Amino acid sequence: MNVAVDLVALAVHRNELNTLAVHRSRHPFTGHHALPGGLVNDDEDLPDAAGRHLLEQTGIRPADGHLEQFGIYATPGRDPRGRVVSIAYLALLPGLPTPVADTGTTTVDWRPVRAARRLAFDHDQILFDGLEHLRTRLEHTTLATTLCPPEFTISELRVVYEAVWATTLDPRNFSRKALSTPDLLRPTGSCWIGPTGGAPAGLYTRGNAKVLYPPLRRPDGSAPDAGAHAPIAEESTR
Amino acid sequence: MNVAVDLVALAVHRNELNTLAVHRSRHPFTGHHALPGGLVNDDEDLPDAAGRHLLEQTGIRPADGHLEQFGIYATPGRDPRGRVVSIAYLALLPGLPTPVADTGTTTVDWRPVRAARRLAFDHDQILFDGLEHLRTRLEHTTLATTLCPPEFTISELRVVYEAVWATTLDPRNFSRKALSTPDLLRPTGSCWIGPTGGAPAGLYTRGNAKVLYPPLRRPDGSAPDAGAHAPIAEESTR
DNA sequence: AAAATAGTGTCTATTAGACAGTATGCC
DNA sequence: GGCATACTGTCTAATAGACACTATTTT
Repeated sequence: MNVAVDLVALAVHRNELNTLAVHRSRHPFTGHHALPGGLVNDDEDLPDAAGRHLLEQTGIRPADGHLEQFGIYATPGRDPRGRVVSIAYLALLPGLPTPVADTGTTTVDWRPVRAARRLAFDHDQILFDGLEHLRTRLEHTTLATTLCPPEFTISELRVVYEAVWATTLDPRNFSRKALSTPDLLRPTGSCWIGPTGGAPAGLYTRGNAKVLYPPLRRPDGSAPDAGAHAPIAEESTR
Repeated sequence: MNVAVDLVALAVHRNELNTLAVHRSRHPFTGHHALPGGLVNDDEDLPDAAGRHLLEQTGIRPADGHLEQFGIYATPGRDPRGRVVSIAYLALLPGLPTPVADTGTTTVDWRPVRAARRLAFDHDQILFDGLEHLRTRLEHTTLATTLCPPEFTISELRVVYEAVWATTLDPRNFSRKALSTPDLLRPTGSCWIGPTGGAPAGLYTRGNAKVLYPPLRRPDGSAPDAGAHAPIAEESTR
């Protein structure tokens, strides 16, 4: 049985969440876009395989970002070439998308997740699930900082939340929450002044905190749903 | 590459959480205990494979319970016979453990999770992760009801929480929380009187609610940890 | 009566969320 | 001055957790 990894690679750029998609030049789904990914080697661990395919296909090395497994896709028939069990990874990349290196064989580019539609295979579903996973993780963890550059302001962190949750947050309450979480932010001492004026904003680096406790809830709009569970049933393998 | 499923099958019995373990009669790890599970057929979906192995090895049909995928174990070398990617499932079974059918080839029995140690392969880790997954899920979902019989009292539901979290909860506050969650419980009208006296307790069946919102937090003791994440790193594939 | 259990009522500390207000920068 | 941004302070409603209290059963 073939085992593959697929990557939902995300970065926030100009207040918007973007994802990496490769343009397929081969059968099947020629001409469609797809998530980066590919088969796992016999002696290769899964995170290594995910990092390797990301590097090979996009020139991005995940070392600065965060790689996290979030789902499995194994329905027989999901790949017309044969049975493939695919392990889905979320790759969170800091700040501006690293310029994509065109490695010759594949063309890859960043596109707003809102505009990512009709991907090959079941990748629409994988992207959707990955986003939903991220949305929930942002409530309980400090993962949002991995979508920020090494030094960032509280506003930048807030923009990450707003982009992922597709909502707006009160800047004042968000400031307080960020500053009151122990070891979430470490002040660098320097400041940054935006192009549109306003008071200088403190610059911070990531602290060691991994967990947000109490969590930061997303506003009512986006549904805090735990996924349906049928009596017999399963999930995240649709 | 071989793809397998492994099951952390759980039930609450006499205020204690129990898990299913099969006694291995073959190489490798002969004589050790292991989690139920086995290879996935070429044309078989993962939840089907999980249900099939549970039925074959324990005689328990998961139809009355709940099956949910929670992790992947794929480190090269985790099985001495060759590369195996294992998908881990949680099986939550209602009420008293169904008597285990000895199917001849394997011996299987229930044992308290506290006493489950030194399992074959990396099954200690899988069991640990599965329990941790369940503990977190109980905070945010109504899954605890799937560990109760079809009709149950609020006390029985509380005992499930106490067994999984290895803690004690205030019965009065728990009652209020359970009763105030919309469509968590449906009164059957009948009552049940325990062997040790006390007022009659209402009997309920599961409602349609899947999500606990706001969540039911576990007391400070058990760590609400989101799992470490290294800069490069990964998780749930250790 | 004593002990155990079920469930309600009440109080307090904490938190989320709304928003006024102040300070600092650009145009 | 006018406007945008950063951040602090304050108020209110909701919630978690502690625990008194009543009711109902067995022993």
